[in-house]
Amino acid sequence: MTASRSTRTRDLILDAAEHLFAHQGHDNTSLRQITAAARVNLSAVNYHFGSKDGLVHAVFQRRLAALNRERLALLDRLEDAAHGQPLKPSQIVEAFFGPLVRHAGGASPDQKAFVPLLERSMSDPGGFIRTMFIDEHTGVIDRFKHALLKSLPDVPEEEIVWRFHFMLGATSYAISGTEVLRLAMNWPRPDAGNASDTEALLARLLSFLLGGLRAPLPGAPKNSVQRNLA
Amino acid sequence: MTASRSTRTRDLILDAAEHLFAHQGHDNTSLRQITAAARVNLSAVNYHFGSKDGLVHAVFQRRLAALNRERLALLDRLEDAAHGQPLKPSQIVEAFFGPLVRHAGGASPDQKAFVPLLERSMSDPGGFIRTMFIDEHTGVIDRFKHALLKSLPDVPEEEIVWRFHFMLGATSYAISGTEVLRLAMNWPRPDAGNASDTEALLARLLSFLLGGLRAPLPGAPKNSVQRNLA
DNA sequence: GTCTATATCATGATAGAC
DNA sequence: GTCTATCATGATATAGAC
Repeated sequence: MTASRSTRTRDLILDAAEHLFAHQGHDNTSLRQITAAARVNLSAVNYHFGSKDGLVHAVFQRRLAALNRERLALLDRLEDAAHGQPLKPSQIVEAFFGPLVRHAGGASPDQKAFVPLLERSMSDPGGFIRTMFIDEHTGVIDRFKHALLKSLPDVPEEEIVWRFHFMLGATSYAISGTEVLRLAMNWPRPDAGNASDTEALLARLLSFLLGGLRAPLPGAPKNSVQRNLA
Repeated sequence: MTASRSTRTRDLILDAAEHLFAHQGHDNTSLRQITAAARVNLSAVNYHFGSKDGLVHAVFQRRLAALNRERLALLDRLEDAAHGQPLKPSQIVEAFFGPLVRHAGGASPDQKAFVPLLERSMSDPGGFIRTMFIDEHTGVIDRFKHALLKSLPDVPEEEIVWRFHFMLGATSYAISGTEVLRLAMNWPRPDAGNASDTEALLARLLSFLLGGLRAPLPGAPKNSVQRNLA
């Protein structure tokens, strides 16, 4: 079983790397740490992934692909059920951000720590991760953007795109920043990591996102309000 | 003039470091690069700042302190003019996020690149920067939080805090993500770095933030809307 | 205060036996 | 496919002359 032996080593490396990356960031993690944790030989990384960058790429892509598959499946189901009618903004927003927030609120500490890392690495300047991140998202974002356009015919496309971007930012902070938030605001520490916290956070976040998405347009008169309440 | 010579070297290092950090991130920048750019000796860094971490700390703190001084000055002026009356949410939000966005939209490429770095470094896991960032912000955030509480008496404190956090995230992406946004959305590239772009971005962002800030509370009935329109 | 020179260490990658 | 051994590089930090 040479093949299965090989695959096993590959996966051991992948899992160990993901764990360490989540807690230290990928560029503070050495190949030596990874191979020690995976209990494989140092050279195995170069054999299976070509280079450290190759490994990083593989680790990130594995997660991103799974996440985006889930988002698209949700959107497909919603659109099937709607029979060509526009979806509600809240449905679209939840289908996109729900999987992400739930993933980040997941049970294992690794899972919780990984999404913040993803977000951070995406904004790495000049890195290959940025490119991969965009490649992996571009089709998905396009589908969701069009769903939003259909759902909010009064909001011009340019504005939708910007607000999508702002929503990404708010969500990123919602996920990765709860620790910082507690410190900066002098908060008591609630039970961390339980599912109802995650759902409460998601509810908070979604109502904020929808409020922003449907806000009066920048140049608009003071009290005008968007149609299509969620 | 021993003292002035010394101060000059210190500042040369500080400026060169800031420039390099902005474009490469602080942990992809070596002391050798910094001292070469500043045309000072390698050891000068350790003499003036004790260590590389000391230098990083000094670089970040210099900017953060200036930014927060500006924010507090704006808030002071608004509150003086209001004679004890609550401010409008839009005034508060603009006083907090305006200086940040305008700084990031500043003329020099260094200035433009630095705010994103700040945001990214803040979320560095386990780093001393996180701590410094929090220390530097805690008083400021407290003042703004209380202004918002007075301004939006219908929104419970807990919700204000979360929404403040979401606003930070949206703003962070607004600032640092315009490049990514264009790529992911297949956008034409507008004139970069001109002031009217910055003001347009700020207007977009502020209307999104205010929409989110005043959104119906998570558990609220479908069509309830917050009072206190901006 | 500033310099040269160097100590010390950890990293990513590879060569070559098995 | 996996191992050992090793290379080349670049990092921070320091010792000691001026």
